[in-house]
Amino acid sequence: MTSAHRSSWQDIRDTLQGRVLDRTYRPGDKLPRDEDIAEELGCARSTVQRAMQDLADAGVVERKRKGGTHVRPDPVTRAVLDIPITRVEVEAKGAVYGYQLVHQAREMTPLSVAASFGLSAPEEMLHVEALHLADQRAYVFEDRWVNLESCAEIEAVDLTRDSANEWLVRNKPYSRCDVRLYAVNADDRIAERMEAMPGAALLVIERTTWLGDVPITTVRSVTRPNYQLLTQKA
Amino acid sequence: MTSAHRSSWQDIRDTLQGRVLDRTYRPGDKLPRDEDIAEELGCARSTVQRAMQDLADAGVVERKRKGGTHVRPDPVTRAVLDIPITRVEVEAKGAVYGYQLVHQAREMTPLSVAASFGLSAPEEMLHVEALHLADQRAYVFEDRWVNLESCAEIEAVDLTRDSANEWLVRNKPYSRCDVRLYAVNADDRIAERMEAMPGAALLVIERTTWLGDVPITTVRSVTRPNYQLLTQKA
DNA sequence: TAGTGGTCTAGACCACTAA
DNA sequence: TAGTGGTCTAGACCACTAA
Repeated sequence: MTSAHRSSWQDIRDTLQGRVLDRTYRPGDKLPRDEDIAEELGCARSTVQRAMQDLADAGVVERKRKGGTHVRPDPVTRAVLDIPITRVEVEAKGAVYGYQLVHQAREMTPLSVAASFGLSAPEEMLHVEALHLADQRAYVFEDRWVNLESCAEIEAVDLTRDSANEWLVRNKPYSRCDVRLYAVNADDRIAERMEAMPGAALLVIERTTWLGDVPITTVRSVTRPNYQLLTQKA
Repeated sequence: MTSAHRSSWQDIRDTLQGRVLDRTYRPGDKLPRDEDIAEELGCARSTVQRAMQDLADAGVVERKRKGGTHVRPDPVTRAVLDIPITRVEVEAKGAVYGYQLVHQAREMTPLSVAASFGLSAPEEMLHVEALHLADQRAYVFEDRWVNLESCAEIEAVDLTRDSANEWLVRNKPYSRCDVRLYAVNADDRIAERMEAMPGAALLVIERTTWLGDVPITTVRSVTRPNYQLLTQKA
């Protein structure tokens, strides 16, 4: 008790989560109705609802109309990753950001790229390869395809100065983004660019974005050796 | 217009997000006050508040008291990963789950493990290595350390039958979980276990959990070749 | 079909912070 | 210190779904 405030929804959430943690409510157990909890804890039902919504979002409980609220029997670890613009990420580490355009051309998409967009046939798109640097050293190698039907304006942009990453983020908001994470062995070309040993294990972050049903861009970001992706908090 | 319902907070959110997408509100722009938006769109202020909360959670806008609501100038890609129990993950793919205990012993933690927990000195913990299988083939190799001060009961569990993963999830809820993702080259030992080529690039998922300030477990899950981690949706 | 969660409203008061 | 977002309340009605 730090004060005489009314209970906030966060107090209610903490109380309920505490009961899950100390096993008053066990995995699979049914919790009382929101209304009963509200009465017990002396707050409005909508305050309990707000707290429960948060616990449900966090994967702690599951709620169903008429079925009630249950402690999740198979808890999942829910990790939230924030992937910023590469420049911002580098600067946040206190390093000097650098950028080099490696390749830019209209090309037919390989099948893998068409597949990321859910297209059945290859299409001509803008293919851009670029290297992001932190303190003069390779940080991320970006292999990107941009849909010219939705982003025709990008052909007028000088990509030797501004990265496609930056331009797209500022000019092409998206409504959907799929992310895919995996590991690859550096081939000779990547190894040279990334100052890595050939065969080194590198983390790849692949992102594909759409506005509505219209593809915008897909990008394969190969990170430097020993790169790690961290989550915020639970 | 599909019906004559009152506007829901999701309608309001979609309307506002639409204005961000079509650049009525541009990156950095200030939006009207909640109250004015409520009046314009014909709903209660709390409905706008609910919609705005969702947009702020999604990283679309930033809100500050007195400062108002602004479209985020540096949008981040926010990815949500659900990491289930390995058995559940394998079964969800329609494969048959299998499990083998490889090693179990009390040992002093290496420095890297002590560091994960924020400990300054090594401590004796339970070290468990196990292999998870999907359709008889290696799926995830799990290298785990369990804090015996918080999880003494685990020494009474027959880990040749039930995986530590499963037992902990069901018996040791946590309040904090750090996740770390990176790539490694398979060493000879891992390569043999994972049926991979030595040097193959493998994705590693490292998780460390606490209850309050008390460490529970840290686990390094080395995934099989070509494993991919996907997000839900944006 | 009855019970439970989901949402909306109007009004009040509070908490933070830009000016 | 005034303006804006954050939250609570009480009551109403709705939407889903287990029984």
